[in-house]
Amino acid sequence: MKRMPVRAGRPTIIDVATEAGVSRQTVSRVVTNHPRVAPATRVRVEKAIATLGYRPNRMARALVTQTSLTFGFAAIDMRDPHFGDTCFGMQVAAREHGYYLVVTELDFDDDRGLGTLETLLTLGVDGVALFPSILSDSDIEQFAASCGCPVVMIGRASKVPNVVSIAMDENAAAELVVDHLVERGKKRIGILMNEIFPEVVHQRYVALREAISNGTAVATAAVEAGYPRIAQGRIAATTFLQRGPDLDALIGFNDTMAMGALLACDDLGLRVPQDVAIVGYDGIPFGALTNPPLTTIVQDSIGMADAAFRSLLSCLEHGPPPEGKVLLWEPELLIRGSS
Amino acid sequence: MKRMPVRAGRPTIIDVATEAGVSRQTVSRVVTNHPRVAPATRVRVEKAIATLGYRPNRMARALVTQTSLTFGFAAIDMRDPHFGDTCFGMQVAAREHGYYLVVTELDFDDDRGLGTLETLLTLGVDGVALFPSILSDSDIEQFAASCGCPVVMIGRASKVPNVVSIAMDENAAAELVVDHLVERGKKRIGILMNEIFPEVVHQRYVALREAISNGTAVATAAVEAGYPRIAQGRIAATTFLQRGPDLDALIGFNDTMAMGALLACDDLGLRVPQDVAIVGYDGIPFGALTNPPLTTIVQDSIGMADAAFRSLLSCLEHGPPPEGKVLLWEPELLIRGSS
DNA sequence: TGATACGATGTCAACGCTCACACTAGGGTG
DNA sequence: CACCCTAGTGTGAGCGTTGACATCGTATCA
Repeated sequence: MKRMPVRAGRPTIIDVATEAGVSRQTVSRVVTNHPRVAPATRVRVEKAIATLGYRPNRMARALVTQTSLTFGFAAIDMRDPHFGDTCFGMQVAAREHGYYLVVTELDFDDDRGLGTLETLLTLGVDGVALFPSILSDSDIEQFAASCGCPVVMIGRASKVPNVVSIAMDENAAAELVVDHLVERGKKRIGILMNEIFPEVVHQRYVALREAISNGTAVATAAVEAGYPRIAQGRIAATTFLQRGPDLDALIGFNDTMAMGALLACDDLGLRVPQDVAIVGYDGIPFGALTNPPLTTIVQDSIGMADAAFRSLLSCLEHGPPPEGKVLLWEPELLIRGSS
Repeated sequence: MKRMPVRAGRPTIIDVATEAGVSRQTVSRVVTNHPRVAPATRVRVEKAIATLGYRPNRMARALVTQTSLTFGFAAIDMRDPHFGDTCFGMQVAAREHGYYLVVTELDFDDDRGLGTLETLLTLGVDGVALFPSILSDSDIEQFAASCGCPVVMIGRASKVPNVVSIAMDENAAAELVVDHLVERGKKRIGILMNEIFPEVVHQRYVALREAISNGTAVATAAVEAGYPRIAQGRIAATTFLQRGPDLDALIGFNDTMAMGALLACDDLGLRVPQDVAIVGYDGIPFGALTNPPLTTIVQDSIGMADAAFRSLLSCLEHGPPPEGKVLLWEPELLIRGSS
C-alpha cells in the first residue's frame, strides 16, 4: 500500500536557518523565546519564519524534550453529554495552556480499555485523564504505575496511589435525592443502574441504599448490559416497572437512563411524577426539555474538567500524590417536573 | 518551571534488543511484522517485548516514516450532539484502522480557527476532518493547499480543490421540510438561523427560501450571534416571534436551536404545533424526548463520519481529488409531534 | 567444489528538533 | 595591557525509530 508523502514540503528549522543566515540553534532560540538572542537577529529569523510559513514540528521537539504538550482523554462514550461536556471543559483549559487533547473512546473488547490506554501512551501524551467506567481501582493503580505519566480519574472517589481522583460526593448526592423523594411522599424507590460500571455504580448504589435505609422506602436495582443510552434505559425501566414491586420512584444512574425511564413510563401509561417520580444524575442541558423536565443531580462537568486539567499540570510540576488524592465536589439537586 | 521527567523509564527498542540479544533493527522488524525474521528470533524478541512491557514510540516512528497514524478532528463545539456523534463515528472508524484522533474545538478568536488548525498540523496529523463552520471555502482551499495533508470538510457541499466535502443535500432537505409544513397548512414560515455560519447557513438558507418560494408561505430570517445552543435559540426565537409577522412555523438551523424555540413558545404561551410548528435539523436523539417531540431532518452523522474517515484514508493512498469532490447524503424527514 | 542466490541479521544515517557545551567578540576591571 | 566576564552564536550529540545498504552464513546449482 503506497502512500503519498505526508506533510510534504513543510519547511524545517534548517530551511529557516538558511533563509535567515543563522544556525538552527538560533532559530530554535527564537522559537522558544530564549532571551539570549540579539534583537536584530530575532527580527531576521522571525521574518524568515513568516516568509516560509514555518511551524516547529512538535513530535521532533517532544522526542528531545520528553514533553509533547498533549494530554490523553478517555471515556466510554463521548456521545453522552456528560462526557462530552467534560471533554469540552478540558479542551478549553488545554487550549489556554497550549495543550492539545488526544481523545479516545474506551473499547470494552480491548482488555476493558486498558489496551486502548496503552496505545494512547505510545503517542507520547504527557498525562491521561479518564473516566474509569469499567476499570477497577487496581486496574487504574497498575496503569498509573506503569504508564510513566500523571493519571487523573474522573467520576469515582478512590484513593489510588499516584492518581488524582475527581468525583462528586455520592453520599451527599444520595441524601439529596432520597430526602427529596421521601418529601414527595414516595415510598418504594427503584434504582435504575447498569452493571457494566461496577465501581462507579457501586459507590452510587451503596450511597443510595444507605440513604434510603434511613427512611421508609424500599430499594431495588435493575441492571442491563450495554452502555446506558436512552434506549437501554427505556428497556431496563420497562422490565423493571413491569415486574417491580409497585415502584413509585425511579432513580437513574444518569440522565440518559432516566430519560429512557421517562419513555418507559409513557409506554406503560404511568404518569410522571404522580405515579412514578423520576430523578437522574449529571444535569445535562437536555434534561430541561423532556416531558416532564427531569429532576437531576447536577454535576459541574466543566469545573471538574478544569480541575482535572490543572491536576495533571500540577502532577507534572510537583509529581503525583504518592498516596493518591481525592477532590470531592458538592452535588446540587435541580428539582424539575419529573419528581 | 521544572518538570518531572515524563514517560520516565519506558523501555526503548534498544532495551528490547539488548534483552533479546539482537540488534534494534531486528526488533523493529518484529514489531512491524517484517517477513524476513527467523521464527526462533521472532519468538525471542516477542518474549523480550512482553517481559519489558515495550511499546514502540509512535512519535519517533512518525518522524522517520512521516506518518503518525493520527487524524485531526475539528469542530466548533463538541457539546452539540451532532458534532459529538460525528466525532464518535470517526473514533470508531479510526480505532478499526489503528488510528487515533486529535480532537480540537475551533476557536473563533484565533483567526476564525485557522490558527488552531495550523497548530494541529504541528502535531503531525496525517489528515484533518473538520466542520468548516465560520471558515469560507477559500479559507479551506488555502488551508488545504498549505497543510500538506488531506482535508475533509463535513457539513457543506462545496467543490474545493483537493478537498473532499461531505454534506447533506440541502435542497432535498429544504423541500422535505417545506412540503411537510405546507401540507400541515402552515403559511408563514420563519427560519431561525445563526449568522456566524455564513456559508453553511447560506446553503441551508438559500435552499429553504427557494423551497418556500414554490409554495404560498412567507419566509423570514432571524439571526443571533454566538454558537447556537439551546439558550441562544430560545432568545432568538423569542425575539423573532414577538416582532415577527404572525409566524405559524419555525425552522431551526439545528435541533438545538429548535429546542430553544420550543422553550420560547412555552414562554410565550404558544401551542406547538397548533400555533407554531417547529422543525429542526440533525436528528439528535434528545429530540425524541422534548415536549412535544421534535420533527427533524435526520442526518446520518455516523455514516458521514465513517465516510470522512474513509475519504482521508483514500486521499492518503491515491492523493486528494484535484478539483475537489462532493459526497452528498440524502436527508430524511422524521415527523414527530412538533409539526 | 566453486559460484550463486537468498534468507537472516547488523550498521549507518537520517527524521526535526533541543541540550550541553564550545567558541567568538567586545567591554569592563585591576 | 593582560585578565575575566558576558552576550551572542555555532557545533556535536542524541531523543527512538526506520529505510537503505552491507554483511554473513548456509543451501542450491552446475
